[in-house]
Amino acid sequence: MVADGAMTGLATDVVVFTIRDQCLRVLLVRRSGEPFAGHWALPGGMVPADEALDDCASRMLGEKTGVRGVYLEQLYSFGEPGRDPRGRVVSVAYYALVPPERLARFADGDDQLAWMPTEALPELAFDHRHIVELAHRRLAAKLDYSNIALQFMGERFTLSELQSVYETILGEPLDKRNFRKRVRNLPCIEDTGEWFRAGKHRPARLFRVTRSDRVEIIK
Amino acid sequence: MVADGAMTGLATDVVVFTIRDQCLRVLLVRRSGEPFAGHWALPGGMVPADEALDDCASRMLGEKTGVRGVYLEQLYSFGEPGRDPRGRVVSVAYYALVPPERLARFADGDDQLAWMPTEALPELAFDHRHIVELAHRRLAAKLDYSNIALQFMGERFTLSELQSVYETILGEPLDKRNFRKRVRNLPCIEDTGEWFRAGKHRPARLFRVTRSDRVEIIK
DNA sequence: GCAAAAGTGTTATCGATACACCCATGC
DNA sequence: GCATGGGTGTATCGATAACACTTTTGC
Repeated sequence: MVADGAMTGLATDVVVFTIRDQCLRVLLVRRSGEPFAGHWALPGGMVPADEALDDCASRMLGEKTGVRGVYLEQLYSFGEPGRDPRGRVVSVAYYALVPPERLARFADGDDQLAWMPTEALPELAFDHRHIVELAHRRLAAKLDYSNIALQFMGERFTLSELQSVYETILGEPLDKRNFRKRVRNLPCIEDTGEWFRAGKHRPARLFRVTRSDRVEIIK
Repeated sequence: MVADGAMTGLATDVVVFTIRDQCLRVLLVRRSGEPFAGHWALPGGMVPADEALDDCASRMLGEKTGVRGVYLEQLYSFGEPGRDPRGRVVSVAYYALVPPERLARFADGDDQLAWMPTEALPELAFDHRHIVELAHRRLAAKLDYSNIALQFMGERFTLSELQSVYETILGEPLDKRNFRKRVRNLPCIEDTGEWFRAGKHRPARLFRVTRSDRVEIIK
């Protein structure tokens, strides 16, 4: 192992985003132990010495949501001495995007887990509120120059649904025609030829994401 | 302190950029001890338990260059088990930008330190080459949507010097008239009214950065 | 007077924005 | 037939990109 007094606790915390009811929501876990017992916190935990950071974040996401293979990106590392009252713990924060359909019957009925709207978060443990805010800003910024929003979409989706995702994250309405113009000639989106009927109005075209679900820089 | 086996070494490494001879250069340190003894590496080291990550990076920058108060930004954290043969060490990488005039008579004559062009790096210790490449990409990306390049400029500078900084980092020539149009109406740049005479040609106007040396998002 | 870098405007093109009405369906 | 959300096109504006010659100085 390594010399001198630079031994510290190493953790990852994951800001897991989804969208439900026109709300951008974050997965929170109620803490059972001290410190901050009873407070809501991000899912996370200590990183075992033989596990890569990405793998650890991915595993924690899987343990809490049952979901694997979704978009996951390192956000920032937080290491203020004093951010954890037990001693020096560096948290490598990640954020993840999960399409709501992949959360079907999971994480409900468990009162230790909650999907809370980013606009109405309770008091969070540690510096987790700050982490959530940073993640939200990063996500919103990426909407402008990448196709990252597709990570929230399921197998098939309508353009109105996609627009709603943008509006929810950005917190502002977008022009329908301009939005569709922009998005229809993206190479990563494809018309399935199928139609979605819902309610008493005209059916909507269904689209799908082509091939890779890679996040690409556009523009 | 913190429970269980998640104890690891915590380090910071800093990619210190400067520009000299139309080259983007990185500060490297020759390693004396194992592992990678004799190899070139980024300046860095273990983070004491009571020091913030930013402070540690800033201190390491200061120790090697004598420079303080320059632009410094967290880049990414690297934690592959196996990236350090001694055991698990997580490195929180930073990058810093130093105007060449602030390096006047420092870091020369010391054959354990070198400012190497990013285009001709020797073999580096650990995953440091990867870190340098990531930092370079981040820096180049930020040229497009921020005024970060001003961090390389001294007290007063000509527009040709500034353009040269852009061209050096991007690795491609820019149109002089378009460049000046863009940059002349930035609020953060100001004509000093002074002139710079060098060689047998027309003198150049000298500019300065106004007020804050904050990096701002532009466009 | 010549070499060397500083300085300067116009035009064309592209992308972004603003904006309002008809369409298909369920009830 | 009416309420609901789905779907479409054009005109304007501003930003970007391409492009070449004159000016000032030192020698």
